[in-house]
Amino acid sequence: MPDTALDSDPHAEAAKPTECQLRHAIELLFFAYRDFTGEADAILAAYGFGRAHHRVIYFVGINPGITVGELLSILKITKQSLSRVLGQLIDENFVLQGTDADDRRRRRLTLSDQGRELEAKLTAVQSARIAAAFDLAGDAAVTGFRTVLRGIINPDDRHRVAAGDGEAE
Amino acid sequence: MPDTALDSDPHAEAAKPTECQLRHAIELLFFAYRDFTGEADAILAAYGFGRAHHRVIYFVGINPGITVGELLSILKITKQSLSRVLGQLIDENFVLQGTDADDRRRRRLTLSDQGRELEAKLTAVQSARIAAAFDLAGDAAVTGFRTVLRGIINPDDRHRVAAGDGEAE
DNA sequence: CATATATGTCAATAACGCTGACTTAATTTT
DNA sequence: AAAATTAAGTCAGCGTTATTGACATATATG
Repeated sequence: MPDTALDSDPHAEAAKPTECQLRHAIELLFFAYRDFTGEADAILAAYGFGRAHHRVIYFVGINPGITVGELLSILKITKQSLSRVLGQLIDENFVLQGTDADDRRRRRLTLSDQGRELEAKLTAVQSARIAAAFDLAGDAAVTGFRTVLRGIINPDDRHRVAAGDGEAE
Repeated sequence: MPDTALDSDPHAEAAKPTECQLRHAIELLFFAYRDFTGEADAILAAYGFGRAHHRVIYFVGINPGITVGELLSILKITKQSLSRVLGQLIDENFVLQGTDADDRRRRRLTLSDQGRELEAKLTAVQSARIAAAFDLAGDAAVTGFRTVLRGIINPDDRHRVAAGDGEAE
């Protein structure tokens, strides 16, 4: 039973993509990521923040109590790079620092009310864009979108995003 | 006939995504884009170039004879930002400058042999990553991936990437 | 000739990442 | 208890990518 372009079996092996199709995917990623981050960048600019602040706010938001070290391993940047950004967010009261009860070397990071508010605003614009694209594309397309993006991520980091349909965690 | 999660009709309307599913998509985009650009960034660093040089090389490569103004409208950066990067690429003989025959104000940009070689190397690593993800995901998923990413792009810029299956142009 | 367009340039500024060297505090190992 | 390791923070300097604003040059168009 040979595969065809109309075969919708999600476990089918893909036909070998042409160079043109691969270039198309490269361009889709470039333009989609640029526009995906564009609106949030504009909101951040009003606060004097940039994309790096957003990433910290986002990952502290979904991982309340995360330590500095864990944040570094998610973001894959240096301690010194994070320091500037995180320091500003703490100084301006978007992120709160606590101390771990068991290991007092560890700082536990959480969002302040102000931080949660900004996080919600940023996630709202990005979610709205994605929700619109999902609605236009349909459920089957959404599943494919997730499967391919997950396959692009380094295997070592795939555990950072839920498998399957995004319901887990 | 109500939609279900198993409905594979590509024209079906999507069920309203949950906040959790939308956050999952945000994270997929973040990690996938980071890893998608990571290998190319490492190659570029060996040449003393950065991601901005890559974008110029890529879009001059697929649009031989593109003008400076057209490049600016694709990249959506300022003339001054492009100038430094493009100037370096011209100085180091990766990009060639010609003059338009009809309008001698316009510079027609093309890749030199050296530029084509670097472009091929960069596109090769990115294509390999995408091809592997495509192969793992199957044809149906690939179609969904393209549809959703296209929907994320600002409507005004969707014309810059081919519709459908990536065969067009 | 006047104006608009395409490109290029100078100067200053900022966000974000890097390396290297070091400190402090707390925990773990020996 | 001393030594080593770990978590976090800091200081200094550097490079890339992007910004704004002002201005220059060549060419085309009305």
